[in-house]
Amino acid sequence: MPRTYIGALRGFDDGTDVVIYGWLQEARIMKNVSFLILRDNTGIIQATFKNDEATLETIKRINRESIVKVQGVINKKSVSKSGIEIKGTSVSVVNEAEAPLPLPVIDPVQADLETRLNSRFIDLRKRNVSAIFRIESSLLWGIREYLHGQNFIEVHTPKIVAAATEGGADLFPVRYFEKDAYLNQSPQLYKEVLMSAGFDRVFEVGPAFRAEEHNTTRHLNEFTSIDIEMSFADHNDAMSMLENAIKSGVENAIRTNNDDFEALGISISVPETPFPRITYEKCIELLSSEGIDFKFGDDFSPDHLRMIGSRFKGFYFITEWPASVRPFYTMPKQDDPKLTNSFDLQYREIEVTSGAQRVHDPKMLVERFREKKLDVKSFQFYIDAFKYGMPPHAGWGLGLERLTMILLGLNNIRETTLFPRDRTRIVP
RNA sequence: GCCCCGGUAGUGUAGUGGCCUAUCAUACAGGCCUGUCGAGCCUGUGACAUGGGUUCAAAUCCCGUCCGGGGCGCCA
Repeated sequence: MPRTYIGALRGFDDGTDVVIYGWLQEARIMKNVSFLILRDNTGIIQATFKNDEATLETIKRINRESIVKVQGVINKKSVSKSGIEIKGTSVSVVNEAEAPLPLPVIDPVQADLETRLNSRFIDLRKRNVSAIFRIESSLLWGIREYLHGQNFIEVHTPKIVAAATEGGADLFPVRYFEKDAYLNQSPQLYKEVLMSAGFDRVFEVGPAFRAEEHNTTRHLNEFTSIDIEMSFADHNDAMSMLENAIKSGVENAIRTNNDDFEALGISISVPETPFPRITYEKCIELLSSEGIDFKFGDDFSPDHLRMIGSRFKGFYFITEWPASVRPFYTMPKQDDPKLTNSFDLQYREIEVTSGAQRVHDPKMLVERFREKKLDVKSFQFYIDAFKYGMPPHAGWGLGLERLTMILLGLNNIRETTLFPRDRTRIVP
């Protein structure tokens, strides 16, 4: 007999014979009858057994979280709370679990995040933990769908590279045979080169590596970056692409992940577009109206951003950042080159996306390299792409884990990462 | 990189110098219970991160080490 998913049982008639496989979440053994609570990826079901001697012996020996096979008959007139159960005819252990568990799956005690991450495979068995990753998947799917609809193609650029993207951030060195190489911190240079190649619109979903020794609840040393680059476009085009992509992601999650939001005990709504925009200089005014002295050319601290963010319901763009705090490839503002055609997408104090119109004139690019005191030679492959017909272009990079974190109201980015890499953690 | 904080059974905790052969919950083991559903009841097993020091006396105070949490900087 083929396996039936637990979530599909309601679709069958009362009295149907079925075989189900699952993790034994709990066994409640009474004098005359036993209840086995089984869980698979699709749901939870109770199987009941009359306590004949052989069955009782089997059931007593099964540890929690063992994989078991139950054969039985669907009972839709059950007095159980769910109204449906399996009247078991046979039960067997497919693969035994050791006891006690390193981490409780259903106990009321809440394990620390560190303990949970050390036994992540068990942690993820919890409905409210796996829900995060189902929603994350749906968010990404909705974003992909939108970008495909806008004629973007999905690309994959190298993660082992010879040179830094922006010169600033710390890179993880790797040995590449007889050469020194690094793990890429961003696909920035490659996606721009693809604009010169004529692809017009590309996006990439992939890992980005930062060797920064940060120690916060919103940083990872390896995270998933959703990057786009589009030709014959400016920062405004990129911003509207971003808000619509996020909207599409949220819509998709709301449409398909009802049970997961329920498991998390939250509900979210589709953000209204367009997202509000505030310039960097307006932010300074805002801060100074609150008595905060802020120097033009500095970056905002989390406290500043909390203050600015309190003026907005959810997402908001901060635009026209000074050139001093943006990377070399950022296009200066035409009538005021101290500023740039750049933006960050913020959600309260959290930066979710960073983007801009890019410099496309090779002479201006080289000039910007000099200003930032970067070695032109190590970026030669990149600069070459600008010499032979580079269209004007713009793009952004969106942190998937951060997006999921802020949408779900979670307080630690490790919650939205299956196996997070942080300052000290590389296992599991 | 800088600053603050913490490590007690499988898990989560109580404990601030003697009342600690260390509290409670849950897990685990055994038993009881005619349908449970956060099952209930009884019994039992199980821990002071590590090395040194102070003291008549250390889970508790001091120092080192290891491990972890948080904030800042930087960024997605």
